[in-house]
Amino acid sequence: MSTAPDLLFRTLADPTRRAIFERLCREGEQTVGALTAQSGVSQPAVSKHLGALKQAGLVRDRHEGRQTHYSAQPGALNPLVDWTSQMAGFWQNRLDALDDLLKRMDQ
Amino acid sequence: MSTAPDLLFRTLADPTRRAIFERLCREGEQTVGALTAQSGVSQPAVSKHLGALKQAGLVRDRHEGRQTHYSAQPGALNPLVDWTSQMAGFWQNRLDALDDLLKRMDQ
DNA sequence: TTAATCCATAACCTGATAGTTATGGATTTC
DNA sequence: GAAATCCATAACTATCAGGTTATGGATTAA
Repeated sequence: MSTAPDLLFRTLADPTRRAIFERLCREGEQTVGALTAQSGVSQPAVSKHLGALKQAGLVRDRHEGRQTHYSAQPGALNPLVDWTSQMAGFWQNRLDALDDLLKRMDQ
Repeated sequence: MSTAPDLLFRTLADPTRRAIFERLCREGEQTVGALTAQSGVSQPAVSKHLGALKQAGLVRDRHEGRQTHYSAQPGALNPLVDWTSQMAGFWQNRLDALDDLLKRMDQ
């Protein structure tokens, strides 16, 4: 089940891809052309990144005539949030255990 | 300053490296040998991963005789938490804006 | 002192991937 | 219908990163 964060981390690791996702989060739905215009890479590169983002469930696409609109998919980041809080939780648990141990030694 | 999540995402994108970090979070401080024993890769590979994790601020090392103990560094995940909540925040803002717009149209 | 253990670094190999150009299908515009 | 626009896919290239083996320095054990 820990396979969910894996795809998310891999997908968001690339800077230009993450920049595209960030822009969709900030400004909402965008066409491929609009995203390409300020991405610094070619249109096919953007299309590939969008494909990767879509496969990771981070974006949705909507076809309208000859253009495709992409939008960030809310909730797709949830496994990431879960993972981080889980890691923080483990750390907290060990702190608590240490605390207990010290208390027992103190008596 | 948005360079902080970049290193974190890149560092955590690799599965075996993330597994090492997870184990340090779950079980606390470990020697390189212990980490190697269940990593499925060679000791030099583990050392390199630990170096990457250290450079990202995700782990600390402590030398004791001829062995090195590594431990997860709490708080190193904070930029990740910030980034995700920021993305979620953007999305929420746009929802609010849409809500406002609909309310204004309704009148 | 010698031998063995632990770890880090170097050197090298290989596969994955992000980038490119070329192309074509679908749609709109003239 | 013809031309132009938008986007996706194919094919190729080059870079990078994760893996390996080899090695050596530092420390502990015999």
